[in-house]
Amino acid sequence: MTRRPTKPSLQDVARAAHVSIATVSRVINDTAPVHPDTRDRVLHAIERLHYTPNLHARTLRGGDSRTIGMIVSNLKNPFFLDVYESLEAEAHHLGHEVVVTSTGYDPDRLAAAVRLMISRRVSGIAAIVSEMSPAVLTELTSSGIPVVVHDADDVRRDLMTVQVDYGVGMQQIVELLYGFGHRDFAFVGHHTALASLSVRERAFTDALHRYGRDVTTRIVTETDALDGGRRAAYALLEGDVRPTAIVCVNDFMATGVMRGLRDRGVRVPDDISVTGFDNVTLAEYADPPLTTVDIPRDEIGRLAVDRLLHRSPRNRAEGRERRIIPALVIRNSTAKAPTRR
Amino acid sequence: MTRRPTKPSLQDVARAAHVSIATVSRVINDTAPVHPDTRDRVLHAIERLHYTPNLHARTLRGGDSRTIGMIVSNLKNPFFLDVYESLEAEAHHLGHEVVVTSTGYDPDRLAAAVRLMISRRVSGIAAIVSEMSPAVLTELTSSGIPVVVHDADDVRRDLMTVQVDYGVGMQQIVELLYGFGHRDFAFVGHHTALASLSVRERAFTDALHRYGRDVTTRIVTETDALDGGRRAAYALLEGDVRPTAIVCVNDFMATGVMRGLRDRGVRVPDDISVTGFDNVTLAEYADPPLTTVDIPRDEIGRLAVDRLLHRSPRNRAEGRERRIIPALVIRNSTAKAPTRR
DNA sequence: TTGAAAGCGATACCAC
DNA sequence: GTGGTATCGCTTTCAA
Repeated sequence: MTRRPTKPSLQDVARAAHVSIATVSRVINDTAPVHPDTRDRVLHAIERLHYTPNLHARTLRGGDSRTIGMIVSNLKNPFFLDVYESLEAEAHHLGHEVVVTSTGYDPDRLAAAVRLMISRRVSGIAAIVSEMSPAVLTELTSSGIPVVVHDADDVRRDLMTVQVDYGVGMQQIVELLYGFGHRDFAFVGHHTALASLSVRERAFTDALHRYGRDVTTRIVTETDALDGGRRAAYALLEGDVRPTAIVCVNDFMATGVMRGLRDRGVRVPDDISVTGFDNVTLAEYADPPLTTVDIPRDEIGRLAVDRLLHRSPRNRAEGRERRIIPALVIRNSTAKAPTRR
Repeated sequence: MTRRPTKPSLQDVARAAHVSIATVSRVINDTAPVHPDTRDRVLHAIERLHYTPNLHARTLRGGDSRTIGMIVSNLKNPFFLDVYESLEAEAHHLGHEVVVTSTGYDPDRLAAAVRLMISRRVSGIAAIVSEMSPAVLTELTSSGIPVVVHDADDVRRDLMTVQVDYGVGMQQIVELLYGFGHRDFAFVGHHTALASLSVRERAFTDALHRYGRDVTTRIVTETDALDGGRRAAYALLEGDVRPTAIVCVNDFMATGVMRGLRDRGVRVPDDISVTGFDNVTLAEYADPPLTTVDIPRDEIGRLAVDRLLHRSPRNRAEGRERRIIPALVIRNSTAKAPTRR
């Protein structure tokens, strides 16, 4: 009774209820009037047989899987998880399912993920990744499936995007730090298999260059993880010029950085100021609470789904690109620079 | 050129390569010898048309989706994410994909997730949830799909499980704390929509009852999140009997608890000791680093997949249940109890 | 080595 | 209101 080799199909239900499969289908989808008695018989048969519709058959027939594929770089980073949750909520709201995949910043895994999504005939693909390569981008756009990207280096004309103005965010951070008297900076970024600079890193260097030549910068890249941040901190403390301000690519790594500094007896923010990016919940729970830039993750997820499913920007002028302006959140991980030795 | 209404099928490729669809299928799956020239023509056609196989058709035909469905309670809790990653790694290793869903401890969402997995005709379901209800359990087992559960309250005979001996883990924590002189305990658990006690909570009370009547306990439940832990801490500090030791259901909430205590000027571990459970990375990065019990998440994921896919315990005696013994990890969030007032 | 055709499960159109 | 059937894209005999 427990082990049935194959699951019951419409055919089985039809036989059990002494009706045609067409009628069963009508009952299930409520797509046409069915006699109450017939309807009851069918419902009972469904119950009795534990019938569950085969989604593959349905999709094959209908052509639409009512599923959205989401590809992110690193699910362990709370940022992506938050975007995922908002995206899923919005998708469910519109009667769609979501399938996620994490690539670990690996372009090969990204390519595989894209192909899998296409094979699944998803109704749309949201690529929230930073390791996007031109080749994969081409594969995506030529798939005929609606695609929306976030964080992509190479933003092309034929692409829908949900972009965050990282320039403004970094600008605010640098201003705050510079205003506090910091002149020796460091940036902690994360590895990407691609040679190109990450969007956030470029935003940082651009912002810094806007200030005079009296600043120093050092850039360290590590894995996007707590221990990556910790190692980055170790590395920075070993350099000749010790930074007084460490700007991190995101809150996740910043949390690791602060731990690394604590390990070495460095006080935050008294000795060194640290900033994050994203304003994930973790940032508030770090010790000290992290100064960061708030990125509205829920808006990213929501907008992505809307672009994918509606495809009908009510406002033509709004276009295919949607830009989000982030806001600075000042907490206790930043302070005036210690007097220079 | 970008918008093609329907994706190319085997039929299209066949036409383009001037062969039959059977031949194309053979080329794709390397299932029978094909003349090199023919093979080349087909390959070129595939390339030219951007052909991507339709997974739904394939599954419909073959009956097996080569996908494992994983259902967890709360993806935001790093514990589940770690299990997911190990499960996915093992599944990929065996040529399967993984689809996850998070239920947020909601039995309704669990039921919906189960039905969706069944509709997807997954090759196996791993239910790493604590809100399992008898009804859903029945739906699962009668689906004919291999199922493995973890953390289930109601463990039934006809179920494969990957169980962790939470009793031993909690026992070790209580021993440590009691040995430190703590007599006033508190337990911070998380909400579950079901009335039944969670496995970990019961393990805690059992362990505590093994000691004399000279202990007090108080139990608080909150949402499984950082801010849930924080609120729990607030609540505990407002009680008549202030605990000197707070045992948390997991590291995630413990991290929030410590933040809550800090907010109120309570020092950990000098004033109050705090313990977690799981030994997720976050526990080590908390301040102070958290005393906890190590649960081998990667083993849980790996074992789950093995049970699901192999279904052939090489050792019959090993049976359908696999028990994991956890180990205590002592860090700095625990210390001797302050002298009693 | 290749092709024709059956059939997986569901939907929808066309008769009755 | 109900039944018959073509069809979606693919794998797999069975013939040639």
